[in-house]
Amino acid sequence: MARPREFEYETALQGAMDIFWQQGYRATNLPDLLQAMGLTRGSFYQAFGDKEATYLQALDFYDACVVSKTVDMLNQCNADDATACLLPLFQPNGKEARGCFICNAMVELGSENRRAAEKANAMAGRLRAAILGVLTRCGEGRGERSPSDTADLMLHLYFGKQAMGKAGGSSNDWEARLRSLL
Amino acid sequence: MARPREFEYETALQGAMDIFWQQGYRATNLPDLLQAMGLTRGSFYQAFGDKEATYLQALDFYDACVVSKTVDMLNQCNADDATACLLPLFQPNGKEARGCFICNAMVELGSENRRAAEKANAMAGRLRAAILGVLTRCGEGRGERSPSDTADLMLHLYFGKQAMGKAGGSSNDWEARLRSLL
DNA sequence: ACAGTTTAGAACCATTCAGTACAAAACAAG
DNA sequence: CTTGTTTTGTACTGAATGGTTCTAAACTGT
Repeated sequence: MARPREFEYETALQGAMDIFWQQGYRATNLPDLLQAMGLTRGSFYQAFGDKEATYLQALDFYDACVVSKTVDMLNQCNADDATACLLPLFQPNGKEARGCFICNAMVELGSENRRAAEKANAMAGRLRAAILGVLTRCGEGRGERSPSDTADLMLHLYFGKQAMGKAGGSSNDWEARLRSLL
Repeated sequence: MARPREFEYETALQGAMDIFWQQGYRATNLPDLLQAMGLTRGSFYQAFGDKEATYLQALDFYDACVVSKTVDMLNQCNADDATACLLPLFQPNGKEARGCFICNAMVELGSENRRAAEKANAMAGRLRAAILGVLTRCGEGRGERSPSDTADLMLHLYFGKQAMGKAGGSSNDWEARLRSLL
């Protein structure tokens, strides 16, 4: 019994995720954010609260979409070659400039916004668990190093690549390197 | 034949480095910056130009102080145990919240400020070269992996740890992990 | 048709932003 | 002491910031 909203919540949220992902939290001002979301101020503040709340929701949306997709990919991966399963995490995709939203959030807000840090850590934990799953399914426990340690190495390499990639300073040929440590 | 300045340039620059390192570029406003540098606006704009120029100079100062110190440490390290030489790079120092200025600059400005990205990449290159020096001096070329690839792995692990550490989500016991891949 | 809600969009708000202008102060050279 | 030059700190500026308010429109249930 009221006027229906003219925008789709998820579409707007995806726009928020895109712009925050690409520009970061502080570098995204309200006009940027509103344009990316396709909203005007009235609708935005009523539906999303404020900029910070929207950023936190964008992190959740990243979790639900991007992280979940990556986790699925890892879970469905062929269980005979860990290198081949994990290599996609290190493959250039042409979007290095925006990096990884988790990594961006950790670096920009990790030390000052506890909730953002918690969300980022939770997503990193999901990635780590999926990597660990690949390693155990591929029988990577045989060497001297525990699969858990190997998963930590992989996760840190991944975030290192995402961070360095934003400045264009990360190398590209990861297959040999990954294979050498699996 | 003029009034001498009352502040020391290097001291002020170190203050700028500290605050930019801790808070990042955008999150540091001019009052923050001026207080950290111990200057008022007049002196600041005359001596340092503007905020961006000061940030770039702060990166250079980080290179000249922090990076150089780390590189020296690696260069002077005992040439018989690569793990022991590189472990300090991964040791907690109680200042995880500020992370690594190089990593912070890469993630915050790498994709939008070419000069900041170049400086960050140059510093990362210096770290990589020093790591590579440790590896070759310690005879790490024997395995199947080239020292160059191992240096890249180490560098990416380092930046990954710095990024994750800002959100408090990086694990701590690196000795076994490093030893397992050297 | 009407009443009751919620939307959308623009006008508006105080605050903060980076940067400038300027006048007083502090020195050195003569 | 005077002159010339630079530093310093305050006052100021216009633009941009995130956020609020208000009006009119759009819709639903009765």
